Amino acid sequence: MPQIETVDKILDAAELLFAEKGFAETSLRMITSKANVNLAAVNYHFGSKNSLIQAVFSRFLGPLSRIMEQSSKDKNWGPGNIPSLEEIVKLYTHSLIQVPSRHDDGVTIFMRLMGLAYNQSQGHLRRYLEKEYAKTFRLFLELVKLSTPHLSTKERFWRIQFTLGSIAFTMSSIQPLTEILENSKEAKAKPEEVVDLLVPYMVAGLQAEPMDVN
Amino acid sequence: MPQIETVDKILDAAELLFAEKGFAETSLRMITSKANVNLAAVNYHFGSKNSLIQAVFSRFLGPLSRIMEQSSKDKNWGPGNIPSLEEIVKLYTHSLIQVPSRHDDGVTIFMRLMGLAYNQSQGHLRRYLEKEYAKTFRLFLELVKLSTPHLSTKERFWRIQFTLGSIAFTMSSIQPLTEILENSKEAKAKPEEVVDLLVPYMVAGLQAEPMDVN
DNA sequence: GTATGTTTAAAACAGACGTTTAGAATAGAT
DNA sequence: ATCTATTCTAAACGTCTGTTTTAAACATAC
Repeated sequence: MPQIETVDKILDAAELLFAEKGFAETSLRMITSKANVNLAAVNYHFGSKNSLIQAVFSRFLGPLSRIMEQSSKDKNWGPGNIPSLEEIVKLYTHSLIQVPSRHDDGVTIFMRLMGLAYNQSQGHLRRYLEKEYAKTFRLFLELVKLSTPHLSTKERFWRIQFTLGSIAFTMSSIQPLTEILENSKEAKAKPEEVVDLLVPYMVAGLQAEPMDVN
Repeated sequence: MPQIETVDKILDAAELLFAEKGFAETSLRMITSKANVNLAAVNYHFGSKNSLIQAVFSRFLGPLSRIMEQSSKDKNWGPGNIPSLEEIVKLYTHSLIQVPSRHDDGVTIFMRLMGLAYNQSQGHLRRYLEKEYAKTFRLFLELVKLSTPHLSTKERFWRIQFTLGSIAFTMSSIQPLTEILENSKEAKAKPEEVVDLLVPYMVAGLQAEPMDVN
């Protein structure tokens, strides 16, 4: 058995446990026992728990950012060929689905992880993600900018955050939230269905007219 | 010095630290040393760390739910007096601001805590909040239903989830996001400002026309 | 077959955690 | 002033944490 299997077994187990419990709440012993490898293997292969966390993200984000950049290059969008918001959103959601995953519900797990990455105070992770994938994120910002010229920079930036929040939050809490509400039977939906429901919501929110508040 | 001061000192310190670091990442020793009380005081007054977490929420949610229910009662909304979505949203945001807080930035801290409550896997906390404040949440659902009759139950259900996601996610990551934004000062915004930016986004998303997707 | 470098294994490490205990200090009531 | 109940303190508890160490097992090359 080559060593690569151990590495991937650890990553698989860590991915699931992190998504389920969070980073601080998941111990290396949980991971290694779920992965059926020795405890010391994590520190041997990854160096530290923090590095393992980063590796979990890289395994998904690497392919994802490549797919996103490639497929947006294919579209040849630009100032002379302005895409609609809907086209942009669909490009990215389709990219997400294209990333090969080792789990049945890979996209959901990954979205949950991204949500956690934002608000579990893992400073090292945030620094790492920003350094590695700033380029991909900027590209998305540029595209949205093209198709929402009526928004100020500030307004546009925060609406994108709101949108990311909708996605991350929804994907990460489909199960607990369906339990809370009474009409859960009528409202039940598969993840793909939820994504479809998300599109009009996101598009409308992103291109709404700014409002005077008081 | 009466004992009640110790209880509040603990709650004050815990509130700040939980909001800053998360629940699992904040130890009782951090809390008691910040509050200048003995370590054992937490277990003496609250029983356990989990109970302390719940107490932090109750101190804010108790008054908030009373204010919300009262002020929506004052409006006399109902089938014969249907509010607009904007009115509903503003009622709730204004209720938030009315809650007295012991910190300068009480609302921000509380929103951050609510965001954490959703996506840190604190099962006990979710169960507690659901049990205590389900009534207030149901009231909000009913109001939204009144003002969005064109949506199917499913569509409305999920859009409310998206909206909650926007809020929870955004509020719980304002600080990390502003850190990322250090270089782009154009997009920087104070928490109150972010809330104002949220309103049109939420309203537009909630009342968007359903879309045929493919 | 022996040597070399890599991977696994079991055990131990020091430190931090939440919680408990026993006793001292304090308060209010009689 | 004494009793009683409440609150505080210091120390210790056992458990779990991430990490390191030691040696054994393994593969590959000469």
